Amino acid sequence: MTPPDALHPRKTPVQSRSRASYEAVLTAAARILEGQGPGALNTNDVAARAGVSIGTLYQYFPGKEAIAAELIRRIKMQLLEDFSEAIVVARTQNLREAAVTMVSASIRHHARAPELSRELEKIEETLPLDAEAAEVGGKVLSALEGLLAGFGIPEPDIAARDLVSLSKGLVHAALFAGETDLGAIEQRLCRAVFGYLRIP
Amino acid sequence: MTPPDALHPRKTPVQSRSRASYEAVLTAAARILEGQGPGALNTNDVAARAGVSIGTLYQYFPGKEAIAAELIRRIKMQLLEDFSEAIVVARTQNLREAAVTMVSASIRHHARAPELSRELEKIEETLPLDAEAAEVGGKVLSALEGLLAGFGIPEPDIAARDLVSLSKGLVHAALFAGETDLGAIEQRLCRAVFGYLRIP
DNA sequence: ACATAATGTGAGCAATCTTTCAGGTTTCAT
DNA sequence: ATGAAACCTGAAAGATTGCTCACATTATGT
Repeated sequence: MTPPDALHPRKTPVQSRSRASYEAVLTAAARILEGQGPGALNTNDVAARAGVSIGTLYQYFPGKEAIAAELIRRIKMQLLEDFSEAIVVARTQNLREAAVTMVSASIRHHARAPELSRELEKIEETLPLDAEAAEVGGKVLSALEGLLAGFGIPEPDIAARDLVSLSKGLVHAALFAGETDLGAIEQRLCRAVFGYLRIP
Repeated sequence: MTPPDALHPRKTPVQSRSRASYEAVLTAAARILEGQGPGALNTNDVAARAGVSIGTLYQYFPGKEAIAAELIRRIKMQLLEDFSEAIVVARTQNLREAAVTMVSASIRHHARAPELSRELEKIEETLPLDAEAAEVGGKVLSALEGLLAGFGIPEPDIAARDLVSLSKGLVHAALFAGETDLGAIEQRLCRAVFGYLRIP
């Protein structure tokens, strides 16, 4: 049905001129997603906003899904980096401190590009990103699971999923409502996380 | 730009035959949303699945957005009813009991049609539903806010939003992961809510 | 300087989707 | 039974979007 490479760039730019076109396409797509959601994403618009001809776009991407998929790949990588770093720190701490470390990392990550990541999550459910992206997402979850297991938390896999989804829900809503004080959000989220983990 | 009635039914069916067509259109749209997301929603498909000609569809709805909007209106009404009922009960209880009551109601509501409500939420962000739907959503939040204020919770407006969004995140993820034991989800969610509200 | 590879262009065809409309059928009220 | 109103139909015009291709321009290495 859908050849698997429909979600991958056709070729990688080698000269700096084409690298610029390539990036322009990606950032144009990101802007459209932020501003109007996945329904408004079409190749003509992306090319126009990128200041690139439609032919150039298709030289590097087989379609709009591939553009979205590439954005997803990039943001997932960033997430993995952010979280891996935090987990290294958290391993040297007690449970309460570790929870704060992870919550803080989570909030900082969400605050980077809240609109965009939200729209990309919507798309992700629609796209068959099995191979790589699901693996990256899985890595984040299982790293967190390992951390929780080390603290003797029961059902660490479920706990990891609960904590991630709960945080995502709260933080997205807070940012969407216009809050800018990340510290305040962190404090409230910590209360919920402490409760979930039975930390007094 | 977008005339406000682009989100409203053109006319209400009066005979039973047309009421059936009308409902068939709505449920066909719901099935498509559940199965393939908002991107796959188009008037031809909806009419075909509803077993109705495209002309009939346009007799009652000015476009697909109006169909989605009507579905959103209906689910919001249901939410308001479910929550209002729960809040009446919660007002007679202590804070801990009240929290359980509300969590339980929230989970039952989400479990009704998790796929559909999730997709409708995606659409809602895109549509200018200001007038009514936003008001219904607001009613739910401010009712909860009143309940929390009665228990002396500080910043009850923010707490209401936090609790709703946090619950939504956790419950949706749990259901999406295939969990079916609502009691287990409730227990875990209660821990987080208790922590947030500082209930020991 | 020249050959070759990389990159860029946009008109335009095809596929999909939206929406209307002229004309038919069914139901209702009297 | 009959006229009016409600309802249904689907062809087809028009709009949007996806995507290719033949050709033009620019960079790279020797």
